[in-house]
Amino acid sequence: MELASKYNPRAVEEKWYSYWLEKRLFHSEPDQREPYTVVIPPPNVTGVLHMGHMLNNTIQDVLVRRARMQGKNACWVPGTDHASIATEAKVVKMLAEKGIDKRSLTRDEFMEHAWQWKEQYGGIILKQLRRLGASCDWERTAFTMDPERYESVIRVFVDLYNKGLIYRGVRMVNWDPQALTAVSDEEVVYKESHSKLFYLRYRVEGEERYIVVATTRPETILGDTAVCVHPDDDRYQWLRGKRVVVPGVGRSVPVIMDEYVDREFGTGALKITPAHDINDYNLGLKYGLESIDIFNDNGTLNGAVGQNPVPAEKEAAQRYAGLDRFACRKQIMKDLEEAGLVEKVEDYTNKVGHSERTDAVIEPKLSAQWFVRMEGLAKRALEVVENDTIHFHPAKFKNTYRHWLENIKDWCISRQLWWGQRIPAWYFMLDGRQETVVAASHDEAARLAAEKFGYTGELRQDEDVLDTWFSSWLWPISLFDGIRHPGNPEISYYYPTADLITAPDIIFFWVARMIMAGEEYMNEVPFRNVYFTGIVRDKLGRKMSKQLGNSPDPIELIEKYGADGVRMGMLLTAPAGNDLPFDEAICEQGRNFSNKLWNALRLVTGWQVDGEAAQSPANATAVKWMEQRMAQVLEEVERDFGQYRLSEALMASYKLAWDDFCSWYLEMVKPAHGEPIDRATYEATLNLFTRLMLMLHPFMPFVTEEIWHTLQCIGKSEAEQKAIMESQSIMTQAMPTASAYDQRLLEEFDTAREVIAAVRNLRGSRGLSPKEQLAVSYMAGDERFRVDRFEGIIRKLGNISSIDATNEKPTGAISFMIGTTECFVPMSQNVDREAELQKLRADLQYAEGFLQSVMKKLSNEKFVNGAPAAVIERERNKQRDAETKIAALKAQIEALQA
RNA sequence: GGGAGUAUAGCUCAGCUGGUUCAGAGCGCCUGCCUUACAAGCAGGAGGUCACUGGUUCGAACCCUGUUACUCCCACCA
Repeated sequence: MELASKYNPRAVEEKWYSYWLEKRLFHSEPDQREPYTVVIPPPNVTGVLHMGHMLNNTIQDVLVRRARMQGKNACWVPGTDHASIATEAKVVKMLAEKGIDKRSLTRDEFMEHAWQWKEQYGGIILKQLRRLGASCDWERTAFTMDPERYESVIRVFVDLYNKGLIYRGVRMVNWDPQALTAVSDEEVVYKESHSKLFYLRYRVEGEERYIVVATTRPETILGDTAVCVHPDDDRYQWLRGKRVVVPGVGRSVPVIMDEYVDREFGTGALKITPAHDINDYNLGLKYGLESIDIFNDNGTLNGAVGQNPVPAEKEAAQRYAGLDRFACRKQIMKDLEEAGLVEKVEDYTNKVGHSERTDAVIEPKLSAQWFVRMEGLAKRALEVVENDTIHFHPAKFKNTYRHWLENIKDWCISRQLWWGQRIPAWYFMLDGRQETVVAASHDEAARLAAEKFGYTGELRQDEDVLDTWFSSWLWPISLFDGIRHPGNPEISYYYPTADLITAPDIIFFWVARMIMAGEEYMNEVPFRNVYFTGIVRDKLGRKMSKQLGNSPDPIELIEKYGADGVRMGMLLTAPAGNDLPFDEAICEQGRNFSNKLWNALRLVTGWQVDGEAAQSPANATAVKWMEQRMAQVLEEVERDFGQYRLSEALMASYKLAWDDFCSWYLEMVKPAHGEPIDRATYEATLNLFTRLMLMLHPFMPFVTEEIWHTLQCIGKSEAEQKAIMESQSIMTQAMPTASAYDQRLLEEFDTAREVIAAVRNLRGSRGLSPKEQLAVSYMAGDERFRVDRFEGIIRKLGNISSIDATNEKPTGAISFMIGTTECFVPMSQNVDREAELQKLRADLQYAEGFLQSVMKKLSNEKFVNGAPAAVIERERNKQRDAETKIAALKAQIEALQA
């Protein structure tokens, strides 16, 4: 079989992914084995794969594939999130493009469009994940709004309501005027913005004096119902008990005094708009101020002026009715300036809250919403992280987590949308009062109303849906139907899951709340470990975003470098919790590595085998050494995985494959051109290569499967090959495990390697051809210089005719030091004496300096008395070695000078 | 305003309990090589006052003070 000299990922990847699917190798059912469960952080159903997903899912796949090969029953459950705000916004936009206004549709009609949209575009992202090689159990693909999950969410709502953990209340909430819904505190993103600070003049009623108030939002003066100053502020004592007139509006409002005011800010006077600022709202409550809501839900002005309007005021407010809040701001400032009521305008930088999903500027708004009481839930969720029942990687996120949970506020879970789980609360009027019943279905609600209130009339269901996170917090439970059927075989087997891989920005949204739900509904944590990935940035350190256009298309990357190449690129730059500056060039390294492995395969498959030939001692040593080296790296890799240091595990495996196996081992055993290889070495090589593929498989699933299969087929009959192709996969092989290794052999190899490198270096610096054979001798007598076992290998790789011990230095030879042993290469041509002397003198100077620093330590009485014996012994060894080396160098210099 | 983190080679990062893994790795760079697996390659090489400062110690990249610079999170300063 002839193999191309370049590895072609495309054909291979497609072939093996279908093969895995067809053999159902990703599928899991509960059995006797130890479970290893991972639930995917469900991407937005209408989302498209971006680099963050690539990183996140590569890591999950590495862990899942490794666990599977370790004999665990690995189950990676995929799915998507209905993402209510984002998806509804997309559907509304799509409808608008078709000329359909959402408001012209009934709820049912809208939902039909939304489901259609979901069917059409939903799950693209899951298809894309297959290109990456993700070994998810696709048969378990779930959706946060499919019937099982929907019902689970409703049940949990009813249950928490009955436990008194859910309540409805009128609160100041974060209003998204674009999505027309309330959002939770966590969904508000504060962005620095350059705005203006406007200084407005409020006339004191009945006087011609003015008080100046600074504000960033002049349009809200329409809702002003007081002005507030600090009670101890000397500048404003004269205002006590007075009233002032809101500029432009003409409304008379009281001056109140409260310590809340920061005297240093602006003029030390604050205007109070209870309907549109959370602090003002609190002050309004405290002083019984009127609250005037001046905005419509979509952020336009409503023309309201509060109670007892005077005609002039009414007119003033009506002038702005229907204007957008920002247009209104401009207009009001223009009007006030014309009226001479603006003192000054300053540039000002502040943080403005934006909606996470729509990016609209958030408007604080008073409205009736549903909340979850967090106090008790938070306490338990904090405990399990504090006592390390759940481990965070890296651990620093414990601090962030603790801080949030210790300062937690109730969770606003109602959203004024249609796309989502509709809140199962029903209202009805009884004796002029609104009553509420909460139940999983209309029938149940009717029964409750009759039972509790004796009411049998019409019920009206709450129009709102639940926050998306109110369904995703159940994900690890609801995926196994543990809410509807507690204790079922699936939930009992797969829960708790093993590892959660997610980005740190959803630690509050999702991680913390899953822990709460786990504690509340399973009485058990939802996962043992949380691995926080970094955020993928571009190579300039900027976040990837559509606007900047700095986000590469993952699928294009895969086409260019192969899935294995891209996976490796992601992993190499991604230590846990560190942001990774992504540079496409790093995928090239991954692609090159695939190619390197591929070419090693080409080499090995090209070998002729001589079944009769005996294994040379050199080959025997080579095999022995590679075995030891592999055992050593396996130990390292296991340690790295234990600490979730995936980059390091990959790098160690990479070096084992490239440096140790390809550059050293294969070169050691490679037969001369046209010569066959002995069977023992050949089989050992195939075996080592196979194990290497197993080690690399979790990182690079495709190329390793391809190579593994080829290796399996070598020397087999056609029928056997067919059987292998049809029934086997690297995926289900056992991962090699660490074992004891011969440290001494590894050290001897290091010496051999140094000798070979020194000879190669010598050739390079003296312009000697690699083809010219050289003889090497070395000073006998140093215990640590052992080259017997590697002699044949040294000769082969260094193109050396002989390597012998000697008791006196040969004349006319160049020498070099390996440790403290002097080695010689006799030169046929004349040696450049000056150049050699210069080199030797430089070495001597360095050695003497080194000795001096060692002596300084050893002559320090405090050191000799204070340091542990082992450390002192080490220093004495250094001293001896340095002295030997200096003596040798001096002798060499002398010999040259003679 | 509060809290957390980071600073080591041109870049990205290791460096665990202070001492032979002590100044490392990968990439990049430089110099030779198309040597019959691979130029997506081979061989060799150069690169660092461990941010700065003071201290503890026989001994500091590592522990402590302070300074500087970045990053992230939280918070109602209009």
